[in-house]
Amino acid sequence: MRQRAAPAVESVDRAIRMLEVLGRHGSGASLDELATSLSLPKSSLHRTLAALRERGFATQREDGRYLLGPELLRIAFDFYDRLDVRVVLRPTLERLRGELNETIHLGVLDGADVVYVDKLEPTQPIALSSKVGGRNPAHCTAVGKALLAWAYPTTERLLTWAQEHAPLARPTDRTIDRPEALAREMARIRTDGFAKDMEESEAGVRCVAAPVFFGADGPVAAISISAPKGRLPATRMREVVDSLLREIAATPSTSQAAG
Amino acid sequence: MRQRAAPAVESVDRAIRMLEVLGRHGSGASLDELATSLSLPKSSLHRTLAALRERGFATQREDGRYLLGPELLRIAFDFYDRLDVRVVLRPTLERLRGELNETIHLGVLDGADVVYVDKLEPTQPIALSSKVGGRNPAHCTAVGKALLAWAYPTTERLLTWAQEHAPLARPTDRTIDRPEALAREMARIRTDGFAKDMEESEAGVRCVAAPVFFGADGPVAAISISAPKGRLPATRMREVVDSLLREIAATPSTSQAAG
DNA sequence: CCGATGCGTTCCGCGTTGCGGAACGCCGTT
DNA sequence: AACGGCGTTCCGCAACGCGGAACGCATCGG
Repeated sequence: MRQRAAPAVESVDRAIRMLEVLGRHGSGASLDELATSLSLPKSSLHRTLAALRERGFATQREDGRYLLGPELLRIAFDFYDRLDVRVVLRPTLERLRGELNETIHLGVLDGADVVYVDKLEPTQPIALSSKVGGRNPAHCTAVGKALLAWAYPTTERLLTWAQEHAPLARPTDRTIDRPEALAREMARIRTDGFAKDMEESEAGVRCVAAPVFFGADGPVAAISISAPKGRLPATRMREVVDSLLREIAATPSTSQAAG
Repeated sequence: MRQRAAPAVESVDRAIRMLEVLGRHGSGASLDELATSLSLPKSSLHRTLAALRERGFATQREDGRYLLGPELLRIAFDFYDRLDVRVVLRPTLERLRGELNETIHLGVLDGADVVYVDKLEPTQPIALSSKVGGRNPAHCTAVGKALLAWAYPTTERLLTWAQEHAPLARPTDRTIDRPEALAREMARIRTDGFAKDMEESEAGVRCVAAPVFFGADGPVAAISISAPKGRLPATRMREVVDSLLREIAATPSTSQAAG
């Protein structure tokens, strides 16, 4: 972490740094531990911790150790539930369409399916039948695979998912429907950071997709770019993936969660 | 919410109130909305929001609206993962044993089972075979039922759980193993706020249990009190439940999550 | 075309409020 | 009885946060 300019409000900045340290201690941190790890005098810590305690952002065990408070968790879980990905990611989708002029989808996972929650069409004519609110089997679309890869981040968990939703549909002869092959594909996707769909869902259509995180472990949504095969040869595909990953990284608040 | 004394650190207190409001707006809040709902001048809000943004506790969409930031979510989810319920609840368990002098268990849910993560024995001699690390089917123990009732808070979801783990074991002839009866029992438990085990797991043994929350939707653990039937007649059972609920309520950070 | 409106943002002087060194009180230990 | 380690309290200094007012930039409507 690089040197930081003077914070806008020093006391708030300190409070946040305290919360970060408290979050790393599942069984509480002592005042002294906080003092050394933050290089702050105990009296200052004590005062700020009192403010955090008043609002339930910190609690204190009877032996004195401080813990992160339930109110912070409540706010975070609550917000995560009502987070409107569509509203938050709209600008990113629009930038992508401006850059690439292709069809952009935003999807979330629902059981064995992807549900499309937003869609932007390119200016050039294109026939893609998908609709906002529409569904597709997750394992044969780029959006779905991008979501599955991180929602079920181990081979074992993915195989369980596949088993629960067997048999997997096979809309084209390029669809990856064998669980073991799918698991290998997922591992590759996690390594690369994005998913491809090489006519696995619809003949003649290729897509690339990448997940969007929001501080939590699992992805909240994935963004894809779809185009007829002819407009997405290997070279352009690489450029499109670069744009996609760059735009997601540039979107505030989509940082990948720590392992 | 009653009138609050002067906060220990005003700027920190304000920052937290801002986070609380931001958490309620899944698609962002404008500066003006924050200003009116917090009765603060825009310039003050702006300054504090800048501090929050610097640490990722808030973000701003390109149209100006402010959102809760990913860093707050990250810290909360992270802490939730590593929260050591055993350490946090030890003092509560000890107070309960001091008050009641009976066997106290702390358990968490793992699939169809409860796993005991802590246990305190009374001074009076008693033969209870349970061990820390040991397991029991969830549906026939008080700890398990207290956890199930809130982990699967609707009849529908409970029936799904029951179906996945069918057939349910029936260690005594008082065990509730019919899914529909179990679902009714869960509804009753949610209404009462605690669970009973009337020799449903072991003949001659009664228990009462209540869940412990920590800001999240689901319970993180449940605490139970077990005793031979003869020491837990209806009248004492009521007193014991009162002690249990009172001690849990008195434990910092175990507030029930908002629906 | 230009004034009105509604945003977020910046400025700046006042004085309140947060700051931290030092001292305190309460344990267990030696 | 003296010690060390802990959270807590005190208090004087001045830094820092405060908020009213002004700004810049859109969009809208006459």
